[in-house]
Amino acid sequence: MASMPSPPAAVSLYPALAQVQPGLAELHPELLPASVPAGTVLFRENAPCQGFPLVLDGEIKVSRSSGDGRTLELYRVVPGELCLVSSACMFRTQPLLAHGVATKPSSLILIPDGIFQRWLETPAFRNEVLGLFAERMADLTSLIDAVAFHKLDRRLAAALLGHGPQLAITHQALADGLGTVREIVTRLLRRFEREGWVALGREQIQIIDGAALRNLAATLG
Amino acid sequence: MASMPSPPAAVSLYPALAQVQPGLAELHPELLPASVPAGTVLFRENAPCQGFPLVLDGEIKVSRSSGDGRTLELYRVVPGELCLVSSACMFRTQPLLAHGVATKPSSLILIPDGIFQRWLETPAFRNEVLGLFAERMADLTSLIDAVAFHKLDRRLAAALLGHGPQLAITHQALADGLGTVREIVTRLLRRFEREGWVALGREQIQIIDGAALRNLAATLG
DNA sequence: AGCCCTTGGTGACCTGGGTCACAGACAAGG
DNA sequence: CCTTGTCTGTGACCCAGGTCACCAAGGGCT
Repeated sequence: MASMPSPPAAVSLYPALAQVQPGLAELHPELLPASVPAGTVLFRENAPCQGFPLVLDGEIKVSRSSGDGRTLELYRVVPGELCLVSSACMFRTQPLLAHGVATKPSSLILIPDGIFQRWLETPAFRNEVLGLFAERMADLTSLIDAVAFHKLDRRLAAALLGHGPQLAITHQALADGLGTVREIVTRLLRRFEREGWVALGREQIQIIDGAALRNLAATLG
Repeated sequence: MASMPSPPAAVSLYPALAQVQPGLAELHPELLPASVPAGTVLFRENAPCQGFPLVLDGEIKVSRSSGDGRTLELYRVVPGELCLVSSACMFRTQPLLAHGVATKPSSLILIPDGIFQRWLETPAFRNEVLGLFAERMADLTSLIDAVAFHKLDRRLAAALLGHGPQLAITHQALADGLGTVREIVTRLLRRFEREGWVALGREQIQIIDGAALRNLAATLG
């Protein structure tokens, strides 16, 4: 309960907040940043929602799950961003359509609707928010593209890249990100290994031939 | 070129426009509503974009296409709505990620960025826009869900519903909406026919047992 | 040590759906 | 009438990926 990343930190992450009325400092007492451990479920499908989560620190993974065990990651919310899944149920009255989990210890503020509306008076904040919406739409659109048109090996290759040459992750977690099951990920990874593109270990994937992976990830068709 | 649905019509469709400054009437000369015939391609992937299309009349189908022949419909924009795909390339400078075709004779206004920004000063307009964003995100999310987790028969059943008991559409068009190919649609439709759920004719699908279709479309799992 | 739990690896098998290559049906127009 | 193009129906075939049922390897535990 000792004060965590406090409003000033939020402002530095999210410059538009500096200009906003009422300022973060003024409403501090009502809006304590909440700190949650990694793995906390912040919201789930069909839950009512109370406001717009503003992420100060950590990371929120937003994903969607099928009836049976599979899940598919939609995108991640990083510090300085608002989580917009809630918006559909704030602006329209729709149920939430995804669930959010903190992947790291995180802290965030839940901005109530009223305050949010007033903040929107500030052009800078408005642009931030609209820009974020636009970015999310782009993310979702390329995800749709990937899921509808790309084979899994491509998507897996893409998922491996951009995390450095060494990643510590379980096959199950990769499967969850891709919307498939563990066995398939294992299968594909072994194929990659046989090609000499990666080296596998327990919860360890070494990227050996990044170029080949990038190449596969980018194959058009 | 004779004046089509004019600004007053736009206002009645989109009440927030009545309050907006500068009003539609004032900038009329610069912003003639453009009338386009059905089938017009309004924008395509990776094209630069010039503003926010506001649909006055008709319907715009926004879809994404794979490298080869397949396409997948993302959503449709109906009168009174803004087309937001452009937003990603207005707010962030990203390429367009979908293409838009008028499915009917349509008329629309292209709102330039500057005007749009000023209109956002009006809370009613702002809410309209944010609500629309939220709705589109919800649409895209359920599309992702469908594509990733649902079998095609379910999705086809869903696609057939909600257009009255009789629909005039080609199998190819259905396939395009679903991101698959003609043969598969034909196959599934015949299956539906054998079940006695629909009756088929050239460019005609009669829905006979809507309940069964709804049932299939809703099967969880 | 023995135990149990998580992670990884694999083979047998099935199925949805995409590909190819047609052939018949109907419509429109010369 | 015949021609041409669009739409539909279908069978043969293939393959990615999901399901099931295991087993083996590690890595804590007590």
